[in-house]
Amino acid sequence: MDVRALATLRAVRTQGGVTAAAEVLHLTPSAVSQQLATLGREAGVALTERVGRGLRLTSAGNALADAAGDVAVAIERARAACDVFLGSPVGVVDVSAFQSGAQLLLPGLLTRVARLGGITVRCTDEDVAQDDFAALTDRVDIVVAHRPDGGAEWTDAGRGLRVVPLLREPLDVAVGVGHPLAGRDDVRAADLVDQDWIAVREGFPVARVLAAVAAASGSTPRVAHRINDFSVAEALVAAGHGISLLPRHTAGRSAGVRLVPLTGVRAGRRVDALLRPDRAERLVVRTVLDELVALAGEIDRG
Amino acid sequence: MDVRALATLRAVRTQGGVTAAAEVLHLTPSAVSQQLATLGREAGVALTERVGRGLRLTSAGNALADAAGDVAVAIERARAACDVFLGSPVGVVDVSAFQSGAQLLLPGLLTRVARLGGITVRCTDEDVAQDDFAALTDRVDIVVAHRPDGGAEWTDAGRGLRVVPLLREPLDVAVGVGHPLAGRDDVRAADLVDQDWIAVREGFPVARVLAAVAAASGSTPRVAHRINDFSVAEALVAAGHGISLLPRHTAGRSAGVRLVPLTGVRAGRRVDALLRPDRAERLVVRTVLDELVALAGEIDRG
DNA sequence: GTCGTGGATGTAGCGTCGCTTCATGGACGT
DNA sequence: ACGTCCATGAAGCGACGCTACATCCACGAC
Repeated sequence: MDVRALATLRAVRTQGGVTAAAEVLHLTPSAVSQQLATLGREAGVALTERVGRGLRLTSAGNALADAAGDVAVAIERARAACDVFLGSPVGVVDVSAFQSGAQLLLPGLLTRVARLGGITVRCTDEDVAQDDFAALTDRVDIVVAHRPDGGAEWTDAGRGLRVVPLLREPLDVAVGVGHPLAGRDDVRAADLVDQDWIAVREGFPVARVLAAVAAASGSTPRVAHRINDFSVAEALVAAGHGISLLPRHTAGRSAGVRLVPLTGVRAGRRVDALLRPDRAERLVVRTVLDELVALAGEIDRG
Repeated sequence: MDVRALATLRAVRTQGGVTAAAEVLHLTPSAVSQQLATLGREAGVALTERVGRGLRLTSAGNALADAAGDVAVAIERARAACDVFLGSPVGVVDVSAFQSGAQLLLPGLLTRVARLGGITVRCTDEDVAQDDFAALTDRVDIVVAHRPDGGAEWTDAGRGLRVVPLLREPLDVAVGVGHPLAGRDDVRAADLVDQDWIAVREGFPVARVLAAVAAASGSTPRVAHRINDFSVAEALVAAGHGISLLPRHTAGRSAGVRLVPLTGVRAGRRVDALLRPDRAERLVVRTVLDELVALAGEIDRG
């Protein structure tokens, strides 16, 4: 029962295939395949079964992968047990965030962590669909993700995902300064029919919020553009090419845009930190996470 | 954080040294030493410190060894997770027992387990002092041990020892058929002053029971011989060389001996099964243990 | 139908890592 | 002071797991 092989099995499940697993493990598909073979030989039962040109875990494979999660946690706990004797935690933590979250949180996080000394934070910005956030936890330690407030939870492919709430951000209606609604203190769903919308791509986190807002006024939104990057969307709004739903703390920095609060409908997004349970045991990771939570709390309050 | 190195660290703690650990792990002391060195390098802190010509774990080493126990458990759980898909458990289980316990339990255990099919039980008889029973759990899967009833618990050197009670056996006074007490239905402590005793060696499980019995009559026992093997002791009793305290179910088989119950003092021994927690996760081990418990229950009742 | 692609799996070969063997150096007891 | 016990270092060897390459199968395109 090699621990590395157990980790490989988990990766095959979460990534959905040998090649993808090999990717996150920095191995060749052949190595992954060989590890699965030897593991299955040891176990005495088939752990995987072919389906089409890919494969999936058998029930035995799933059971073993579940147990493998606990093994990984136990090992990281062991490492952490040493680290407490090592003074303040030291090391490198990989953080991934979607663009607007990165813009909102990463600068502050880096300065906060820099004050502690000895911890290196490596940032990546990732733009993925709602269902793909969890898979990122195989690549980095902390994933900053967002989802519609009140919407679906995170899809966790048997990973025991740790979800740490960071903040809730209202979604305001962004209009150009020349727009008829620009002077309003607030707007209702009914005020928003017959507008050109700048929305995000289908399947991406706040896509469904717009549909919900429109549904409140009994209409379907007219989508002129699909732009995932909020700052690009904001530029389009400023230029008068449509209106958009933008997060309050992140958007509204450019002069040509007004953010008008939306009343009568609950529109917002939740920003969460996602971690794989074994990674969550690492002391450096916990430290960085604590800073992230504290920072988000400050933003959330004021 | 190699799992084998973690297991080695645990063995060094429980066995109290590099050489002894190497023994139970079937390695050379050099290999153990090298594993500790690399583990300490990874951990970044010293895990061991020299004391005299041996060594002991530092506090960091102890913390890591504790965590290593959980790692071992998690891994065995993973193995067990596969075994449930494998039909009835198969494999080999090593059992160790002290002589009289072995005589009482092992024959029945072997026939019971043989009925299940596919499980090989390897038996060993071990005669060790009270404090050394726990250390045997590094060598075999199940240790059948005994201790004075009401006496000290098992000394567990940070091993998280699993203790499974098997049975309680009263200690009777064994006398030769020609002895004045042979006709009695029971005896009291006061009847036993000024007798030649056949006791067990100092530090061995039921040694203190005799002292307790004597104390009840306000005297100190006169020990003529120190014999650890109860059947040898019984032969001496039969030949009239003294009297002894012998377990009721185990002794009294030879014609020249009478077992007379002792009243007014609570004299007995408890027989327990001792397991290392990781070993206790193995499905075969659990199966054999269940049979052992059932068998002991039968003996205890009738 | 054929062809091309994507993905999993075998085989050969090589590097690396951990073991054993042997030698060294302290610490304790006689 | 010597011998013994125990942990540790250096050299060498074997084994294991990886990469690279080839093969095979399933699916989709034309």
